[in-house]
Amino acid sequence: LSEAKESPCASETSLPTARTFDWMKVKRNPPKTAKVSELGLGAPGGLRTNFTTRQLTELEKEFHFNKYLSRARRVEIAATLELNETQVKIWFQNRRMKQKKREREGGRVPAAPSGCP
Amino acid sequence: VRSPAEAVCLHRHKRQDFSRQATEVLNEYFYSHLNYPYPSEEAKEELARKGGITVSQVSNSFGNKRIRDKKNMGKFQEEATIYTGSFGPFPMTSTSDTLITLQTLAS
DNA sequence: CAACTATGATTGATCGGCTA
DNA sequence: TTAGCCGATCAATCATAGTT
Repeated sequence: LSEAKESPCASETSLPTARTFDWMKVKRNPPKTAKVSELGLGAPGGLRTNFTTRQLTELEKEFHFNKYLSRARRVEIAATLELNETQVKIWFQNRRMKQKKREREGGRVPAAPSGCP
Repeated sequence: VRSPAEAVCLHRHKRQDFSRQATEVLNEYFYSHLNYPYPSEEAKEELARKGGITVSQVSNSFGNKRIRDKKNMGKFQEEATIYTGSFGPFPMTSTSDTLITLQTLAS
């Protein structure tokens, strides 16, 4: 679905200097954040959305209530926070991964989560 | 959003450079697998142990390095082949751990 | 001391594989 | 066949430590 087709050499050129491997050619498709009919408006396709503090706070709150969202709940939250259902879905997806990661190797003694005045 | 006091609240992290040994281990693996710098989970765990860092840090390091190296399209990066100790084209079968015994060369 | 650079971490979003 | 999830990764950015 992407990948700059095999142009010249497959993996390595040959010289030990300035070789180009396949992993260096990897290119990601730009984010299609623009939902249906963003007809010339705010939603500039190809940009990493910056969530507001309000949105993050609400999403976080919901996450502590439910790790997984039902279709209905997702629609509800997306509407409330003015986000696509996909963005909400992906946020939860990433949030669950983040949680898992912390549970796994987060058992360290980071520091005293001192309050922030 | 440049406010150290407040920023620490949201994006807290007192970035600390890795130990010389951690950097040594990470660079050695990266440059000796330049043709495919994607360590397996097991390899990451070993790198983490040898470097005295977490697996996540190993992942972050490789992720950042791959992207940043790509950006500089092997400017002088590959020149760091000095970490591999070997030269010329190498196979590097990711399976056979070529993890050298970290020699703390206290220069 | 300011300006610039190197680097660790964070995160919205993508890719490919798997499963209900 | 398809949508959601997982796991890994990308890519852009933040904030800081180290240089110049």
